[in-house]
Amino acid sequence: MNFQQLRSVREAVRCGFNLTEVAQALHTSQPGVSRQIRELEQELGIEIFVRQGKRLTGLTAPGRALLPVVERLLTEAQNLHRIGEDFSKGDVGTLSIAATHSQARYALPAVVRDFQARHPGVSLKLHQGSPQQIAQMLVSGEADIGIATQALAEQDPLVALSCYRWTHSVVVPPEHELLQGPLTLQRLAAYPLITYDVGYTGRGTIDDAFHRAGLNMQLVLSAMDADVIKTYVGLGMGVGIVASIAFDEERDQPLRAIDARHLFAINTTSIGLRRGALLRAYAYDFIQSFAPHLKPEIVMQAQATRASAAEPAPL
Amino acid sequence: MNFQQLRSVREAVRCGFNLTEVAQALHTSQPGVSRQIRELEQELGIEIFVRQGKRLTGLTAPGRALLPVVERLLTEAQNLHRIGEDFSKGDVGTLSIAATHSQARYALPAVVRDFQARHPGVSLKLHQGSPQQIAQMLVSGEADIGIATQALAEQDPLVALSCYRWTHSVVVPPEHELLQGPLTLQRLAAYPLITYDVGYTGRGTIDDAFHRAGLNMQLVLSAMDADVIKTYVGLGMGVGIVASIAFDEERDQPLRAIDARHLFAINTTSIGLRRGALLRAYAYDFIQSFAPHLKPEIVMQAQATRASAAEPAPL
DNA sequence: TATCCTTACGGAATTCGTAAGCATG
DNA sequence: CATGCTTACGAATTCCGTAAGGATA
Repeated sequence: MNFQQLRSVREAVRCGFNLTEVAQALHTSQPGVSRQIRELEQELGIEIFVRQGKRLTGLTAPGRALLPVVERLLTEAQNLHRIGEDFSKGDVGTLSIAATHSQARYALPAVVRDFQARHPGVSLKLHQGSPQQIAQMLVSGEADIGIATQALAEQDPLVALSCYRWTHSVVVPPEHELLQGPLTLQRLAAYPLITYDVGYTGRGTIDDAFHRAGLNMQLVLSAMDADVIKTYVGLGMGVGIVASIAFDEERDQPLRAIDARHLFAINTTSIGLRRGALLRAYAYDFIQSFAPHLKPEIVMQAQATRASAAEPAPL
Repeated sequence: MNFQQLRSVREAVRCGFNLTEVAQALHTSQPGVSRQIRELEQELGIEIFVRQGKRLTGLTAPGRALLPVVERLLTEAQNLHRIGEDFSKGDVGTLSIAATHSQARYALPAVVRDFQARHPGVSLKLHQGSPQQIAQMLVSGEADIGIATQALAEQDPLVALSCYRWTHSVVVPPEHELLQGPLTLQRLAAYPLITYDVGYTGRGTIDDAFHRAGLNMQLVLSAMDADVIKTYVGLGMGVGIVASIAFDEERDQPLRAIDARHLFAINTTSIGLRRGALLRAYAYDFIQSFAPHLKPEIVMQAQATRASAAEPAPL
């Protein structure tokens, strides 16, 4: 048994059982991959993949039992390298962060600037994507740290750790009628609305609030980020609903914001990590700088827990 | 990186950093082992072992951080083979159980008999030893399942699961004075006593009880097992204190037993397992047959937890 | 017929054990 | 001076990629 065999198996699952694709991903030849898999199957005395004729089409029962162990083996192998780098390279390396636009634009800049000052040798890679894409990047190992408001705890191999809570604000042009008197869902529903796309930045809690109040939203435009939303509010196309953190009185002149925390449920921004995947020391420092209560030991402890669903019992 | 390198590192620690011994244990040449270790160190960019001149004398800081990961890798590799065997061999294989004499002699026979009937293809190996030896056999992988009343949860790599509770009985020759009137520690202390060796079968709770009552035991003989104890009680050398389960009214004629559950603390017999080490399906069946409340999923869940002491933080 | 996996084969790289060298207690 | 690790070297094995073969949608 060797790691190349394990990599072949993992990649075969990820590539939808197309060994040609696996070979490209692993920078090797297709017959090589085929061999690796067959040799592992032979050594273990089982068939890992279902074969229809010569094509692989899925995992067998033994294969399903095997897969989580294979994933753990490869994760631990990477952990060894991470430990090696932590001691040999110290504060030099790469940190890959995947975040939604909201986080990257409003929550991260201060943290990133401080981090760069403390760890000048670390090259930061900031990826942007939907919460689903972020989760996918974590699972595949493309990203070390994911930051989003939802969907990070939905996959078994991931853990989510709560960082901070926030609420929405309503954004309107200056001297808008909504600036007079108390803000209610009823009044809001009377205007054309501009807010986040479904799946982004607490859009769920907005929909929920209107739905529960029995009101229909007149959504004229939805966008992935607050900057776009504010731009169209500035054009007079409607009333915006954005994360409070995304509005700055000075920068966003001449728009005005109205606190809407009483209208929509509180949102929680979380950090997502891969279970069992040790991070470089500076990554734990980054996390603590983003959420001071997440001390390295606490984060490691959370990562060390295994998904609650027990491994499928063999046989 | 390959598994032979990892095995060399693990074995080097186990063999007290003597690579000659490691080579014997791994059935290979000494220069081979030396090379494996140096190549791994080179790949990871760190020194794993402290070298005084040419000799290895201990682990470096990176080595200490590495070791638990190496152990997990080798455990998971074995898990792969176990899964393979579970599917390919089914109910054929080996089960290695380490137990104290008390367990092997009194608690296990019925379970073992039933197990053999249910799994005729499984070759059972029953090892006997002190709780410390049992723990050691579990850690080294010599034994799959350990059964003892103490010391199984004292090592990080092990989990202990409570199986059943039991108390002691006092064993006396027929028509002994202690058979008259209520049994008390005070009365017991007046006789020469015969019981288990320190570290065996609840001896601790016996010492505790006398100590707390401010009484001195007149210990004339201590032994590892109840059979020896009962033999000397039969010779009139003293009064015996044994686990209640170890006395059978018929078999142990003409001796008499007096229930002593009110004198000594309750003992708990536990099963000990290696964390993260998947067992063959029949092993989980054995456990459930020994302790019906320990269903396979519960046992697996317990094994999946990692030792509470977090990994030493790198750097 | 195009895609995709397997088999076959030959060259290259790796691996491993033996033998010799050298430092240390 | 015996023990224990390293270096050197040559043989054997393993590994891997190319090329050809065959099955399936």
